[in-house]
Amino acid sequence: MKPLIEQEAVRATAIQGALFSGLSEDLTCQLFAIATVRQARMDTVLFHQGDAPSHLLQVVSGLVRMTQINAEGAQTTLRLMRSGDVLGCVAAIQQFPYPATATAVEDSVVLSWRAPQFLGLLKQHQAIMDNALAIIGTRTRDMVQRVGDMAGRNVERRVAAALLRLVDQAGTESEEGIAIQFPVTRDDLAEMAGLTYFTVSRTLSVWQKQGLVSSGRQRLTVLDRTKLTAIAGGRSRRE
Amino acid sequence: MKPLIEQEAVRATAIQGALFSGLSEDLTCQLFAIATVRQARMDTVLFHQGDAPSHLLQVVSGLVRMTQINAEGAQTTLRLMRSGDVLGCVAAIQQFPYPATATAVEDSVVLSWRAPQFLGLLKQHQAIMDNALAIIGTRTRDMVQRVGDMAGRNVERRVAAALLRLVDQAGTESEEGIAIQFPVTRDDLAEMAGLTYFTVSRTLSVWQKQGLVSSGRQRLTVLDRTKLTAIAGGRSRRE
DNA sequence: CGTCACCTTGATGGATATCAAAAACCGTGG
DNA sequence: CCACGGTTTTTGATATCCATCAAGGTGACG
Repeated sequence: MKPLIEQEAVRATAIQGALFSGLSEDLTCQLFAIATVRQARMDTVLFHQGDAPSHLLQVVSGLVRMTQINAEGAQTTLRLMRSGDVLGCVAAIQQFPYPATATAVEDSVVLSWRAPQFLGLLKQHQAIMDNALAIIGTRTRDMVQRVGDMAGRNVERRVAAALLRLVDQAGTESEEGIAIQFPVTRDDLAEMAGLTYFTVSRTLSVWQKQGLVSSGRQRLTVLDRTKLTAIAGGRSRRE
Repeated sequence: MKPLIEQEAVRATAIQGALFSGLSEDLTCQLFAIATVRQARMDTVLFHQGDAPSHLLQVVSGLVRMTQINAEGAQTTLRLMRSGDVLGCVAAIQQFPYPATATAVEDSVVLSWRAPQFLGLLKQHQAIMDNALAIIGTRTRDMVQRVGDMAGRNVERRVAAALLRLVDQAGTESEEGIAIQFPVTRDDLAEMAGLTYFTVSRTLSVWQKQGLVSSGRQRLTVLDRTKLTAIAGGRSRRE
């Protein structure tokens, strides 16, 4: 386990998240004051799909995966969340069960607010409300986009789109290309694209030969983002 | 074309929508005052995917379909919206291009707010903000749910789920069953389920023989909602 | 160096898209 | 009232694509 995180360091990172965006010094303090810091080792579940939304979380460091299991029992990875991202936002505000399960993909630190306390502050301060609205709005756009994309039947496109999403949500630029900072198995990608890992593996093999990606065991680097974007359908996923 | 709608009648219907929920008499008036009433004949496009979000709309009467075209050129019907539903909410508030196209499926009446004016009022009144947040939150939950469902590969489930959504969004209960109030082609359902209309047709044929639905040309009635729900995966789609 | 997890590749089958054509349905106009 | 044309729906034949099954390879780590 990592050493205990400094309160100050957490704060410095946390207030860069969208939830704190544009808040007054005073309000920032208030919001931070009612949060607790929680550490989650790799593979820890932060909350389960279907649970009552007792908390709202913000990732401070590390990486958290949101997965959903549907009626068929198929698991989908909805998205990955990293520093600054807010989890359980809709659920906490609307008091609906969490629609997905949040799991730490690597050792992570999160800020945690109890739903009632958070809601109290939310109702009192327009500025926080603004931020919440922005966060949820962005989430909605994301999901609408995905519903449209999922309708596509072309496999290459789906994989490319999933890979680009992955890169946006957890990638790090370097000279060679964009590397993904945590262990990605073929299975993970398959879940994101709604395919089997056999198909993903085959697709990646082809791309590797073409020099679009470089992949090894639990490791993945995008070498040619432009071409991948073209395969995914031309539009860039970046906002 | 229908005769001109009475202002009063529009108002009476409109204020039952989620956007007006719980507003004071005074605020209701203010909000209504800056809206304009617009009539849209069947097949009129209210706004196009990709357009700048100049307006926020609320359906007063009739029915509006939201469709999205993805990179592959495949069209998806995201949802149908009827009296009280708000369109273009996220787009207008966040000033992002409309993610989908809104088309009147039947002659409809909508309230229309210019985005800047609406935003002005939104920023001033917590109550409207609350409503907007609730509307967007609900929309998000819906979409998250759908992303999960789309991952399923079982066709019967997809069709059943699409049909139930349709029924929830545009169905009318009667003695026999739940009828869908406007012309539904197989193609429409196919778009909602992400399948071809051939497949949908075959599926419906089977169900018709089993007495689950009754369908004809552009007409569809659900006779046994329970069984359909079971096929869709057990969970009811109602909130 | 052996075990385990992950990855690759091949072979196969099944499900659904696609293509094709005919049937049912509806409104229209003779 | 009936014949006609267009649209929607059904049904069948075929092809394609991907999931599934199977087997072997590869790398990491004790």
